[in-house]
Amino acid sequence: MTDLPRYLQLLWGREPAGRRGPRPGRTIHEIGAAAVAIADENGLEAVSMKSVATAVGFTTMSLYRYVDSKDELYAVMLDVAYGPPDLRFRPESAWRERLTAWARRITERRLAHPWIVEVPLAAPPLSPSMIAWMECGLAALDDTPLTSQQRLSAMLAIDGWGQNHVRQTIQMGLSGEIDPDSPQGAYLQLIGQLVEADRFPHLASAGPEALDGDEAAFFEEEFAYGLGLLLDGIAALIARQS
Amino acid sequence: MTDLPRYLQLLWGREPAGRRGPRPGRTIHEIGAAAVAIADENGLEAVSMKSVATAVGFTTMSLYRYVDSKDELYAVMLDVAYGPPDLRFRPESAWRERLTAWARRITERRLAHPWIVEVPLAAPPLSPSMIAWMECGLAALDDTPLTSQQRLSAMLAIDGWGQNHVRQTIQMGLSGEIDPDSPQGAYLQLIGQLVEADRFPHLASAGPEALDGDEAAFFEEEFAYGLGLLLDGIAALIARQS
DNA sequence: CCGTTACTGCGTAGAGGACAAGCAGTTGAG
DNA sequence: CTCAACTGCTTGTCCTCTACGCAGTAACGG
Repeated sequence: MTDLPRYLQLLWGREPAGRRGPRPGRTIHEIGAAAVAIADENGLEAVSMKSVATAVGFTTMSLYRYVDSKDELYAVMLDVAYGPPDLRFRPESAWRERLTAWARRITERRLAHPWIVEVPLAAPPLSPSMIAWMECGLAALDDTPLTSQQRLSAMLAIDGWGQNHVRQTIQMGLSGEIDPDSPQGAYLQLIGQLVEADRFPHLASAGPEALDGDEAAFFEEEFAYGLGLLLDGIAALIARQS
Repeated sequence: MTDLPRYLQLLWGREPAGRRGPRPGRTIHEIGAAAVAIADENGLEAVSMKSVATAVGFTTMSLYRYVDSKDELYAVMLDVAYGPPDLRFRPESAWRERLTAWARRITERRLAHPWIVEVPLAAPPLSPSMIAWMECGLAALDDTPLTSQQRLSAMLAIDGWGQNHVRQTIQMGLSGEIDPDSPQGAYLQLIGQLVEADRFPHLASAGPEALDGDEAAFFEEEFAYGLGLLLDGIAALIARQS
């Protein structure tokens, strides 16, 4: 019986009944929200113990009453930033429609807080919201003949791919936000400079083509395409299995 | 015409012909190799400017002659750790076989240096090895009727999923390496503690089942399963397109 | 052949980060 | 009431990345 780290007890509301000392001045959710606000405004690297503490009206060290390390603070931030899934599946809906809705919803959350995809994590988060999202994703596959483990893997595959898609798009400067310092397409320009057509024929032909369309639409197109790949794969598996 | 950052010039061997001062005492590859060795032995967090510098016989600040920031050092580390792809496709091989081989090979590299998947990167790396791996992955799709952009997306989807699979497996302590500090399955034990069957029925049934089999085989099974999903998706797309 | 010049690696030093440890005040339990 | 637990605060340590100025070296231009 491993006992839970403090921040998880707090997040799940599992506090022992008899409390002795003074009431805590803040909740972890307030702390998490403050950290999220800082990250939203000034980026993840602006989140330090000090900055978060002063934001909630604490000194640096007081934060450690709620969170044992910065990694745990990150976990709390993720829980607050994702929030609980607001998603109800109509009972007559099929798995493909459900899973699509789920993937889009969780991707919206990531795009709303782009730093999410660059949070360094030592372990998959066990916070309430994250667990709820997982549960929700599994529920989307309810009407399939897949085993529990197959459903889990399928969901994790979609989730992992989606997270990576958001990250890559942001990294290449193609996410909605325009950064005046690095002009859009600068990255692809660099590629063009390095990738001589004779040594890397495939990349050379794919590079410019990728930039052809509208950049705002780029994310959406690629998202739909990649998700389609995954879903078709799941469909093939289901067809083989039933 | 954006000009390249120094570390990229060095990695690609693009130095101006006429060099004035004394020859550099080390190459970036030596520096990268030293950093990789440190990360392999003591983890990524042990890689600091100081530790790498002393490893190659420099003082801390001398490293900045080769690399302008730590992020660039990370990029060099990735280039060295992945290395160039040692992969030749037989001309008669089909795309599915090729892509499978490619995915396995690049995953091997990641498992050989598990810290790879937790390197924080601001942009997709443009180093020679990385570019070569991309090119190689695209070449695997040579005999398909897909457009260049579709091939690129398909490859990135597989790559992104694979990277995430490695990361998640390591995070849950299920990668080959046994860490005596955190007993295997501790993570899943925690899940079991939090996920009450009534609130999260799907997760509750998937959790224990996932741990049933041999842990060493877990990675391989899941890898094959997820890769199969992606490949089936690509196959479906090809079938629809031809 | 000799200055000039670009380039090398080194030493100092500073700002900011995550925490460890000990302290005074507050609240509930016995 | 008394005690013990719990609060948030203060102080201080160690480590990180990196800006800046330095002395020596090797090639280039004359």
